[in-house]
Amino acid sequence: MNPDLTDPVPAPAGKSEASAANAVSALPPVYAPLYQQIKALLMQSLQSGKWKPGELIPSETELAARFKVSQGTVRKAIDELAAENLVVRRQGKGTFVATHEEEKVQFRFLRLSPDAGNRLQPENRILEVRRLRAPAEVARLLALKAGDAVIFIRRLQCFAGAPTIVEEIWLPGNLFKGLTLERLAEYKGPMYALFEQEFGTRMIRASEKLRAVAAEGRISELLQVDAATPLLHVERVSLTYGEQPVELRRGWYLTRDYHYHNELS
Amino acid sequence: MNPDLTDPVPAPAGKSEASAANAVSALPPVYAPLYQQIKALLMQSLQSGKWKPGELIPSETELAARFKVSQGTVRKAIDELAAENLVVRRQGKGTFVATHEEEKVQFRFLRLSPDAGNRLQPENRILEVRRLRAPAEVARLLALKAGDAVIFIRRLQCFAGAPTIVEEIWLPGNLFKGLTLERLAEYKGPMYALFEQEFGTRMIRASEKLRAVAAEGRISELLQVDAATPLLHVERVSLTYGEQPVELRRGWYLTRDYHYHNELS
DNA sequence: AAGTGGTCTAGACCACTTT
DNA sequence: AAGTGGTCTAGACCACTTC
Repeated sequence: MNPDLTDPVPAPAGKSEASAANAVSALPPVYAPLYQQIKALLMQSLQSGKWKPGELIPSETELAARFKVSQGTVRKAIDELAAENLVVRRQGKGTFVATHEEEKVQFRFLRLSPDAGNRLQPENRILEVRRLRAPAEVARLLALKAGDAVIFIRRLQCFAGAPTIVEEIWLPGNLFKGLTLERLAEYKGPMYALFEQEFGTRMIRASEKLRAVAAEGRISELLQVDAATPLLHVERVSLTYGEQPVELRRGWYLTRDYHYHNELS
Repeated sequence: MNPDLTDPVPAPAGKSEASAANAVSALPPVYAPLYQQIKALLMQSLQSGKWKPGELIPSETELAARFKVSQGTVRKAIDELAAENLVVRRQGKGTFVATHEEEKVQFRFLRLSPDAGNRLQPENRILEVRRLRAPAEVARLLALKAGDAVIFIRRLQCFAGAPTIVEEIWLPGNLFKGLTLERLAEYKGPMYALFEQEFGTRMIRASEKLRAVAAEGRISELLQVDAATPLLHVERVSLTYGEQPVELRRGWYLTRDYHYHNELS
C-alpha cells in the first residue's frame, strides 16, 4: 500500500531481516525493491519448511493484505519464484510449493534419452549404502570438513533391462540420519522425492560437469562392458535453498543407445 | 486501451495474422491474450530483420501508442522476449535486439570450461570449407531435402595452444551464399556473430545430444591423441526464429583438462 | 530537462475450479 | 456464488542515461 522505501518493508514481522536477506542481490544494496523483499520473505517460508512441497500457499490477495502491499507487487514476487521453479501456479486453484513428485520435474534432472523410441522409467538397483567419513574432495564439494559423516550410496540403473548408469551418491550425514538401503530400495519414485518427503531436504538446483572417460574396474563390470569403453561421466552438485550443497553425485553413463539431452537458450 | 478480445488485436495492421501466429501456443486457441499477440507482432519485426541485432527498438510508450494498448501490456510482451534472450533491456537507454557480440551470450553456447584456471578465448583454425550435397541424415536434421546444397566446415579449436575441439559444421547453402574459408578465417569473434551480421541469420536456440565416443581416424590425428581415447561428442542443431534449423554442428571434445558445464534448474 | 526502463498502486474484468 | 490466478488499464513516481 505504501511504497515508502525509507521503511524497508511494511510487513508484520522480520522487516529488517527481509532487507538483510535481500543483500544477496549483488547490487549497491541500500534498499531492494518491495517485490524482492517480499520474495525473500516468501522464500524464508519455503526454506523453513513452513510451507511444504506440494502444499498450497496463501493466495495473492491474502499475502497482499498480510504484507500491506498491492496484489500486483505480491504477484511479481511469486512470478519470480515460479520462474525459478520454486512454486507452481494453477489457475483457479492457487499456488503450490513445487515438488519432485511431478513428472515434468523428474525429467529436468534425468537427462538421458533413448536415441530411438520413447522415454522409459528406469529400474533402480541399490547396491550399497554406507556411512563413511568424507574424503577431502567430497567434503570440499559438499561444503563440509574432511572427516565429517557422510552417507555413500551406489546404485545401478537399467533401461529396458540393460545396465546403463552407475551412480555414486554422497550425502551430508547430518541431513539424512536414518537413511537405509531398505528404505531406498522399497521407495518407488525419484530419489529426490524421497529426500524432500522423508528428510525435509528439497533439491532446487544443480550444477554438472560432464566429460568422457574410459570404463574401468567395477564400473565396467556393473555396466557389462569392456574396459576402456567410452562412458559419459557426470559430476553433479545439488543445492537447496541458500545455495547450500546437499548432494554430490557421480554418474557413469553408457551412451551406446542413449544420449544426454540439453537445450541451450 | 481496449481489452475487448472479440476484436483480436486493436493494432494498426496485421491483426488477424497476429492471432494466427499465436496459434503456436498450443492451447484451445480462439483468442490469445493481448500481450501475446503483441509479442508475436514484435517477434515478426525481429524475424523480418526490420530490427537488426544490436539495434534499439521503439520505446515502450511508443509501442503502446502504436498498438493502442497500455504500457503495462507492451511491457509484459517485452518481458517475455527478454526472458527468451531475444532482446536486452537497459534502464535509461532502451531495449535492444540481442546479439552474439556480447560476451555473456558467447558463453551460453561455448560450454567447455577448464578444470582449473580461468576461461580462455579459443584459437580457431578453419581446416576446410566446401560446398556439398546434403547427405540424408544432415538433410533430415536441417529440414532440407537430401541432395540440397549445403556448406561444410571443419575446424579445430585450441585452448592454451592445445588442440581440444574438432567441429564439423553443416549450413543450408541457400542461407549462406558467399561464405568462404578466407572470410571465416579472418573473422575475429564468435562464428554466430558473423552469421548474424553478414548473412542475416540469427541463431536463437539450440538443442544438443551428448555422448561418449572413442577417438578414431582423422579426429584422433587432429586432436593428437591415441585412437580409442574417450571423447565427448556433441551434436547440436541450432534454430532461428520460427523453430527453423539453420546449423548442424558435430563436435568432438577432448575432456582431459576441460569439462562441459551445465546448470540444471 | 527529457526520455527510457523499473516499481507500485487500485481497481476492473476474465478464465478456471470448487462448493 | 465465491475464490483463485490471469489480463488489462491509467496514472504515479523512481533510477538511470543522455542532452
